[in-house]
Amino acid sequence: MADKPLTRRQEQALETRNRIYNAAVELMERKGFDNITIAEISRAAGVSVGAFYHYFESKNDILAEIFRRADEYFATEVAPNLGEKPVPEQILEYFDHYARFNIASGVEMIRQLFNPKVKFFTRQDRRMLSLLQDLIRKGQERGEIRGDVSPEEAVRLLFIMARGVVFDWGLHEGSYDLEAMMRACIGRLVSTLRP
Amino acid sequence: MADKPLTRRQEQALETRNRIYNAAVELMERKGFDNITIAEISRAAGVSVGAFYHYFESKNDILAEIFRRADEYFATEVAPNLGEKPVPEQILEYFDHYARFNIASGVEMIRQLFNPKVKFFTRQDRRMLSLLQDLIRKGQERGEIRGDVSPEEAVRLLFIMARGVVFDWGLHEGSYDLEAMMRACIGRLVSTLRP
DNA sequence: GTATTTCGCATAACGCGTTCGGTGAATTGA
DNA sequence: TCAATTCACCGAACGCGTTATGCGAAATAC
Repeated sequence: MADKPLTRRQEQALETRNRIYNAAVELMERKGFDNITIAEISRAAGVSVGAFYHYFESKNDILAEIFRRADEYFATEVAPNLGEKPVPEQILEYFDHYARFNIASGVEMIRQLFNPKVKFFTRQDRRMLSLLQDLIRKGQERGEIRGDVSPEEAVRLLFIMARGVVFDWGLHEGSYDLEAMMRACIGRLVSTLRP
Repeated sequence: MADKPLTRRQEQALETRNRIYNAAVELMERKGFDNITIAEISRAAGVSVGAFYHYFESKNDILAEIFRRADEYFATEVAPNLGEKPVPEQILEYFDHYARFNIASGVEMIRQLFNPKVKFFTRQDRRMLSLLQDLIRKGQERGEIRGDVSPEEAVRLLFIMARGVVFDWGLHEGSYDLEAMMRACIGRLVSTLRP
């Protein structure tokens, strides 16, 4: 990924794109995703509707962008700081972060995400998945995780559960402690992965 | 619920409602929920768009209606036939039905459902939930299920997992065996509920 | 039997996400 | 340096879900 020098035009374009993104996020946090329009976002960013669609595929694509940026954070910040506790503990901690990230995003946003048309969940998780997968493999080598389930399967299982929890939390409009519920559910599942 | 005698007008109305519903379901199965319009449904049923909205709150309400009818079936057909196996087995069987019901509905439909704006999941499950709850209570009395988790909690946990599985299945466009996955996931969870 | 109310249904219009054809300025190539 | 091309951006139009308004016939009240 060589950073080619940007032409003036490209710089300008990038700035416009960011203006749109920022306007969208700000409006969204204030009024909720459903209650803002493309026209409104565009107006706030000082561009036309056409410009919005020049930079984003759809309204949902704003959500996707948020996720893309958040995934970056997850990979660079969370991953390196898991420490050297026993792997089952690390898995729990991993999902603590997952829960916190969802809380930070806000229920409003999470509710939008749980629409399978928005296929972040298969894409978005890529790096998170491989991170967790490595963790499990390590646990197996150390004898802290049973060897009779493949790391792929285990990851699959854990994420199915995690998304189930988040979805439920969204259903209940964020009215309970997501972290606690996540810990209880994942904890129970992890216990079946112990030797 | 006394069945009052219907006036001619009410009979006619009920028939119109059913015509709309049937037209919607048929079109849906042929072309998919997203690819049909209210106008199309109305035309097929031989009524106006206004008539559609007279009988259904929204396009999504058609999905809700399907669920309402299916729930009826679940309560009357599935529940009485669980037999007298050990409760952990019965729980597994219960979710076999759950999986099959989702398969029968079709991925297309399931994908629509996983939008928290459509809050069937908290309503729809009511009777299914209490059924399962009773099952678990019975299991506890018999000593087949641990007593250190309340029936409510257990049900909650099981459904979070089950919906997680179904959502995942929808994400992957129904490309794997839902029943098998359901069994694997629920089975693992149930194992933590055994004494 | 007549007046009043209900309600089944139609039609037009609106809002919003999305699409599409166009324009002019920046960039590229000769 | 000047023609050719790209592309950032515009704004009108379209499709579809949904709503607002109205009408006429059936039901009800007197």
